[in-house]
Amino acid sequence: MRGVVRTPMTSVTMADVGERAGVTARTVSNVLSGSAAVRPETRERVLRAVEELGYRMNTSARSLRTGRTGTIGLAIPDLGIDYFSDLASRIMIEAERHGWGVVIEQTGARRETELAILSGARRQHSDGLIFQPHALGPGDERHLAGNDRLVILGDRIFNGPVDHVGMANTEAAAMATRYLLDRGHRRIAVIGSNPDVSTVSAASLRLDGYSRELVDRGLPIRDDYVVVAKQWHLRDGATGMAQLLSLPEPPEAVFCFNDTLAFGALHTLAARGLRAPDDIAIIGFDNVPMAEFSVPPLTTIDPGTGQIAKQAVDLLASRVEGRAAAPAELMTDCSLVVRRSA
Amino acid sequence: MRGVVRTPMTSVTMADVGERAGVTARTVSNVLSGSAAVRPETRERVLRAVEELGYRMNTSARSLRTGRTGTIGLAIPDLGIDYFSDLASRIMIEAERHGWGVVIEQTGARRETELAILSGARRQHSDGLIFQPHALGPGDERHLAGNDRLVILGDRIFNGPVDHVGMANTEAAAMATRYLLDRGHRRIAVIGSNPDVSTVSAASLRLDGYSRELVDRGLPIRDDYVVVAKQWHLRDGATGMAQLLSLPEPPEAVFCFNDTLAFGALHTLAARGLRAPDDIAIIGFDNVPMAEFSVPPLTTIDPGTGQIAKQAVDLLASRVEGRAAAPAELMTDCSLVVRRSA
DNA sequence: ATGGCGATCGAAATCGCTTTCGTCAACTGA
DNA sequence: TCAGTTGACGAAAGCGATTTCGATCGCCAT
Repeated sequence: MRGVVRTPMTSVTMADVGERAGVTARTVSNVLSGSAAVRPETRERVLRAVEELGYRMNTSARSLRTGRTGTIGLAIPDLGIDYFSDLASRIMIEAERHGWGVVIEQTGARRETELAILSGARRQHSDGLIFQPHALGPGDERHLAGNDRLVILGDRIFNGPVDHVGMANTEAAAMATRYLLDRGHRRIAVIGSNPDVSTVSAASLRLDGYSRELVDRGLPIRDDYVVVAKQWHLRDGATGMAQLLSLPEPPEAVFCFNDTLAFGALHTLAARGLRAPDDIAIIGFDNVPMAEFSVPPLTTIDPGTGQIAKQAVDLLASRVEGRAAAPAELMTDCSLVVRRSA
Repeated sequence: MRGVVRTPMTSVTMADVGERAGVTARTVSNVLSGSAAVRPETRERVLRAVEELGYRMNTSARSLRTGRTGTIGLAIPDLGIDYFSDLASRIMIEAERHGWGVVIEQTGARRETELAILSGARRQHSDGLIFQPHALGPGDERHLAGNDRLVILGDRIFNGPVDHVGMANTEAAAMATRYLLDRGHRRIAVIGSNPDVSTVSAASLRLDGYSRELVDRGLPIRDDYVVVAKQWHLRDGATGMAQLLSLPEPPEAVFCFNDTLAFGALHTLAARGLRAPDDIAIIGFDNVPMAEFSVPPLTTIDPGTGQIAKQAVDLLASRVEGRAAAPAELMTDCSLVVRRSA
């Protein structure tokens, strides 16, 4: 009963399987998809033929016929940022529950690439797209043309009718700032500002929340406390922190716009022999898995990443299946996770 | 069972475009793929029609016809492990140079899932597969049947004729251990052993390198210094370190089988008020981006991740394009990266 | 016996694109 | 001027699966 290992040079088709089983491709299809009744005995013969011939269905043909590909696209800036790899991982797990595979595209946060994604020029062998833009902004609505079955993540850059799941950036940033203020800090800096992106981007919104809270307390917003970091990578956090430390009057606390920046900041602090929160308090944003294990463990904002992943995929699913009404605008709940760094 | 409403595929076809431009699909195809000469004037008309109709090519049809899908699969245990997200990111960049998209599958290091990957049961709309197995091992060769165009990463689990790019696990582990020994440490522990996996897995090979070096110096291999960690996640590193610290005679140095485990270990150390390398030295394996920025920065083994990504994709490309000879067996160079943790 | 009705399964028509084969006209060389 | 090339493009045959018609076979009630 040991099957001879044979690599089919020329692909074997459903008709081939059918021929060997003494039926037509129609029946093979029914057996494989379970879409219609087949006599148990026939089913058995077909499955045996499949086994013996090492048959594998040609998904291109199936997709052409059915109009469904079984995969969705996920376009994110950079897998190298903890938040995005975490998000991608969760989205892939959710997608699997819908029987979808996920093809990931890294945009590198480049406007060119993001436009290419929307234009479908890169790859559109998919049933839908989950897209976290970064360099696009209001005014780019026209590039949405032809993109139904699209869910936008993160920045609510478009006013157009698109499904969107986002987070309460401003509120959450205010929450983080308030926490710092409540702990008695007055000289509070931020790392992660980016003047290049739109006013509705996470960078701008989080800066808004920070500013609002400071103004509410009658505190000044010092230019030298708002450090620009366009990439939100580890190194940017490290250099940003170094920049703050070189100030004549360094801050008492730093709000990093994502955890990755915070880890970079923590690194620089430690390298200078300083400690968080004793010398300078650090708070992050994202609550990535590493946040629980950093040295010191990072106090941060949890944006509900799991919720985002689930909502995004479910939303896309209902859109694909046509049982979606008006474009949805979902917002996850953010919460503060207090650990040791602040 | 009629009355089932199918989603209207209001797709524009090449023929539609052709009609509007006054040519046939043949010419539209030529314009779009640039595979044959087309009069500039005609080309212009076609492109205009494409624009006006918002035409997007149906990639399923193209794939069915050409036999190429333009995507490759990447099966890895877990995107949540820094090494794999780093590797995936690099592979995606390499793949793009070949015009490939990448669909990622997380196996969760589960044998069931890994077998499903090889059987093609999950998804096989791809021109090839890059696969890092974890739970498979020698004896599973038969599951390779029908998988040409496959590149195995990491553990050399198969003896069968498959392309493989790996690293010098044993040598590198010996290198790490030797470094610790040369620094004067004698009581050296490891975190990351896994008795469940095959003897050619990274876990076993790295343990071999460690053991060999100890034996060479006439040192004993203590069972209580070999801590099992089947997942290689942050938490496993943390609990592993806690386990070592609770020993009557804790080690002076710990070799973690990957960086993620090392970060977990560093966390536990810090939480107990201990420091690396002063109290206990820590060395990792992988040299992930975070290693440079951890507290303290991690001394680790660089397995040449970029090289692995490039070699894997190039190898797959040559296999797909048929210009591949015998199965290749590639090995990247590992190197020690000395930072502060050891 | 006859007609009706499921349960099965065959024949053949797509799905949208690429590509071979051929046609027609314009262009070349002698 | 004419056969031979070459360039540009139409007609039509697939690629391999799904799926709409039917056709066939039992089996049961009329």
